[in-house]
Amino acid sequence: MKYWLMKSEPDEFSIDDLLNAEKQTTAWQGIRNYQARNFLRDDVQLNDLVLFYHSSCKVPAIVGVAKITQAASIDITAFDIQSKYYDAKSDPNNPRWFQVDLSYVEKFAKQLTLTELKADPALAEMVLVTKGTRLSVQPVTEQEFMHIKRLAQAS
DNA sequence: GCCAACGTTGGC
DNA sequence: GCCAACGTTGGC
Repeated sequence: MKYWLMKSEPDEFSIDDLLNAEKQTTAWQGIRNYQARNFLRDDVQLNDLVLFYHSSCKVPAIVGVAKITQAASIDITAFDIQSKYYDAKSDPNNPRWFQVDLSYVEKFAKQLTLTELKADPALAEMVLVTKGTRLSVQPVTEQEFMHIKRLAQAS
């Protein structure tokens, strides 16, 4: 069992969108960064838990938890010329991009803002708060995950 | 909207 | 394979 953090712009797809989605499940498509792709393709497994993070918004924050309900599969939006995720360089015979499926688990009663997370000594090593990290799919340690769950309950 | 910090591209 | 130029991310 591994733990991850995945970023989404709430204007594009928020935790509420996941909550209200059919079967409370969504295909996590459009990852176009190699490091993130490698995590998705090679390391993310069925039933792994995911911290759902809202980025590029007024209050960047971890807002809840999701679960991996399908491991990596080919992201076909890369072949769809109509898609905003279209990538002419991804060869259908040798796909470059992958996706996973996420299902809703919980929405935190209180979101944990980036400001709070940065101020917490227990999370000093967390990839999210380390300088210069822009990864939209990133690993989270079990300790970090449990600590964040406690923070979400405490408030 | 700005811009720092990264990532990617492509000429050489 | 280097690196300048360009593109993107994402907090502020």
